[in-house]
Amino acid sequence: MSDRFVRKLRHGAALSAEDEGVLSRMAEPIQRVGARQDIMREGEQAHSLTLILQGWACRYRDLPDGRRQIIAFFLPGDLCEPFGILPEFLDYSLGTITPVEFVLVPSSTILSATRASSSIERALWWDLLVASSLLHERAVSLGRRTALERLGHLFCELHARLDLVGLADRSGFVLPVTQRDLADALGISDVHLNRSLQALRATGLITLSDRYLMIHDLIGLQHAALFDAAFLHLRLAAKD
Amino acid sequence: MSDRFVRKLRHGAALSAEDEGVLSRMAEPIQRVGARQDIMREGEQAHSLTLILQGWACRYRDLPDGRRQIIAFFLPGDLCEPFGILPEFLDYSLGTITPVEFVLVPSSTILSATRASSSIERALWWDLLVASSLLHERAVSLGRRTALERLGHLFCELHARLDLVGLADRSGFVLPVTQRDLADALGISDVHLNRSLQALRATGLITLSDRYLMIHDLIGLQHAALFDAAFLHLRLAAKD
DNA sequence: CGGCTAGTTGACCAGCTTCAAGTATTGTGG
DNA sequence: CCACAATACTTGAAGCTGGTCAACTAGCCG
Repeated sequence: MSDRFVRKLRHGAALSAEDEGVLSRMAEPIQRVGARQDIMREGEQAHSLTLILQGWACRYRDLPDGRRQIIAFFLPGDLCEPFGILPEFLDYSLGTITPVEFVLVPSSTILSATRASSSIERALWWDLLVASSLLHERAVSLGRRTALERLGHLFCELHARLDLVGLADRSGFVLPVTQRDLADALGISDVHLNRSLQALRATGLITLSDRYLMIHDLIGLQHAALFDAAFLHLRLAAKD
Repeated sequence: MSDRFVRKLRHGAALSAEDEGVLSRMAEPIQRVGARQDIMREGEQAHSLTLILQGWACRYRDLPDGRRQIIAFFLPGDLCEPFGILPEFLDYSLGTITPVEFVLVPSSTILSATRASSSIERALWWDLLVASSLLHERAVSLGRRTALERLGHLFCELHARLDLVGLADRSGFVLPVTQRDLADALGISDVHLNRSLQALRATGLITLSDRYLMIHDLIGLQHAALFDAAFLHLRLAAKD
């Protein structure tokens, strides 16, 4: 199962073999870029949607004095913009964390797919709904959760999202981001992130080493982080 | 010009008289609800989209221990959900701040409008793009801006959005929210919000009294708040 | 008039930031 | 394959931003 995008969209609507073929054919030509590169930069015009096939990326904003906020992490199978429209000028940058394989999908390709199949249309809307719920959750975290809760919540969120595309199992997942990335996503300093991470490790709920996050007690972690997976809007029982 | 919704959408696409007629006819039957009421509550199923015609509302989340985060303010002319899909279960509540006039628009009504006119479709996608950019901005504010910057930035944002629907002028706008609402939107305590507000007043950039925010120096305020209106994605010169 | 909500102020304290230094770990060119 | 540089992580100490608690004032509505 190499196509994470199709795999994810199955959670949003029942796709026919034909639908899946259409979606898979979007995934070319594959482009590759190294770690810590920008795919698109704030202020540029976007001509296509970016679909991540492999590796991790993020949407981020830099402030003039060096502060940085990571607005969203993008995982394999993620579409980085809403599928129905492209902004004239980007108001954020899209950068890679690991080496990334991606594909630039023209709006017209996506739109004709939605017109050809209402299942594809529903699946894409579901995907957009989840992306927007993710932003709501991030606002709640940044606004009202403590550093420790934010961290636990992010781990739960990433676990749930990676699970959707078969990149996580019960015991954990590969977490290729630096502590500075986590700090910039959670709106805290890297020093404090380090200490929060140690506090979370001290609870015994997780272990993080060699870029692998081991979750010893998923339910316990979700509870400690006030995590509720409802925002994933998983209605259908999807099979692998 | 009573229809704020149409007025706003003109900024997203050139609408024909017929398009505007279709959009206006969505705005019935009008429902009314008092201040400080919930239109929809977290966990409920939504059957229609909510379109605000008059008054202020907000999307918010309550945490189990009483903390509250306001995720977005909704102004006259705002559609409170993405137009293409309704979640099976809401992951947030929709509450009013002032008395509100709104209308519940069935998805099918919106979808048939988008199919009837590609201008309407483009305008709605533009609206969705702006809503999502607003969420990005909120994440940046909550994560990386100081209390004072957040406050100034929110004032600039509200000014720009109200201006789109003719509810603001150069000198200011009616701001019917309490200090507690502002605090819950900006992720700070109400006490600290009060002090930040006083600090902002002390700069001479604004005055806030009797629910009216007077902006004495819009450019100065935007500068102090690191505000850039790019996220409104105003491509077309729209006329009133 | 009385009770509620909104706003204001003071005092104290906690969470988090900043600065600084030191230790691992990773990557790179000779 | 080593030496060195750069990046990532860790720790300590000091200080600031913003939180909490509490009291008081002002306005509003029944």
